[in-house]
Amino acid sequence: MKSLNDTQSRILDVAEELFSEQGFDRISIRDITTKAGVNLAAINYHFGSKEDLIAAIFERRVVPVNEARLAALASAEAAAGKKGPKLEAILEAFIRPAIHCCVGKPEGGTAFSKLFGRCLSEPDPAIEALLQKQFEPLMKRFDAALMKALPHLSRTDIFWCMKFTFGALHHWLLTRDRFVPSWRKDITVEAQTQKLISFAAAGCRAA
Amino acid sequence: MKSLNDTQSRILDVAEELFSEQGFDRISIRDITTKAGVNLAAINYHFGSKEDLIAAIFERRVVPVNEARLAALASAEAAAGKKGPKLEAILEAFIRPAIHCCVGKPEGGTAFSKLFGRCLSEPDPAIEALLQKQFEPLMKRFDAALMKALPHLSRTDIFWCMKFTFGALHHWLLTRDRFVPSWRKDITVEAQTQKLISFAAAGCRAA
DNA sequence: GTCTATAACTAGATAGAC
DNA sequence: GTCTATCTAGTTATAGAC
Repeated sequence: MKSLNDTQSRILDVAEELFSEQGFDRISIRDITTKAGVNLAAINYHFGSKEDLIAAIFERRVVPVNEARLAALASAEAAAGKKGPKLEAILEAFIRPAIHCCVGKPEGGTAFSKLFGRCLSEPDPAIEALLQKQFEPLMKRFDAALMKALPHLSRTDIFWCMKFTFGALHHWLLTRDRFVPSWRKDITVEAQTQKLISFAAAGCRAA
Repeated sequence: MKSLNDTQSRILDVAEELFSEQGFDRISIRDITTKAGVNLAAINYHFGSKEDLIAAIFERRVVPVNEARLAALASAEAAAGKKGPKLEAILEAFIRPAIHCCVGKPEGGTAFSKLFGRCLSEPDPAIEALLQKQFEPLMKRFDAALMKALPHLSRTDIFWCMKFTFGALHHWLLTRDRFVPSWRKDITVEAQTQKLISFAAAGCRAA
């Protein structure tokens, strides 16, 4: 995705919303082009196919989130000096940008958490490749930071801790608005973020 | 699902496998009936529709897992006496049956972890209702046990801890065979199970 | 670049014979 | 209960006019 014209970003916005609400298979390119007010042929013209459109939606959100994660980690490292940032700061650099993307929403993004969850369980090889490309270098970078903060842990331990943390984060994003009894909504997103960070930090330390 | 005849369970087995590998939308009822060696009309005859088939697959796995969870919790409570089981035992009762279903596999079940992940991110109302029905009473039961083991925590805290734990468990099951560099495969399922239990226990205690 | 029209196809579902 | 044949509706994708 280079620069997007108006038609392209309108398609992406509408498709993200509809896919999030109803799933990939229940939404046709007709649904998307109709709601976006563009021509039926526009998706194939601009993106190639429905699957390529899904990949484009995914990439549009994930790339900036992962850039923000790396930037947050870098600035935490700059602030902490030679001995490296502490565990909570590293986890926060990982967790907060994703939450900000999915919840903070100045313009959309809420829908994306469901869509991301679906991409994780989607066996489409193109999505799989995209995930690999976007997350492998990121994970390497965070693993390295964590090894410094938790020198008593092995690489394997750190790997699994990150997997568990990632899972907790994304399941929360995925089900934030579902399976939550009303009496438990009495807690802000920020408080939930803090809870997740301390949950993950304690879990990592226990390994 | 009452009792299943041979055709019905053959359909369920094949459908579970194919849906797990390729997703709901890429697999047609033709694919399933062909591979199962049954007639094209059999799915509609026995299950009603493709969506009902998905629900039946889901139910066939989830019901026994959740029964096993309740049984494990009950026996942990019986063993622990009046003061109730400790945190790790409760979490183990929750975690181990799911892992056993998805990994232990005497006859299938491996495929199910991907399928379950997809059901969680699937916005189909029938699946949503099924999840609600299967998990709401289960969660109530585990919440009660956890409140006894962690009396300093509020109901809200316990709720979020369980959400994080659930997420870590299911993300692990979902990506167990993906995004794992070969050098990190040097750890048994049992060891990973233990790691997850201690990760979650430490996280809960930190809340 | 954008649209209309349609090609080429596949899907889930079912009626009715066996 | 099981099968064949077929219906209807929906899909993605594209050729060609504007």
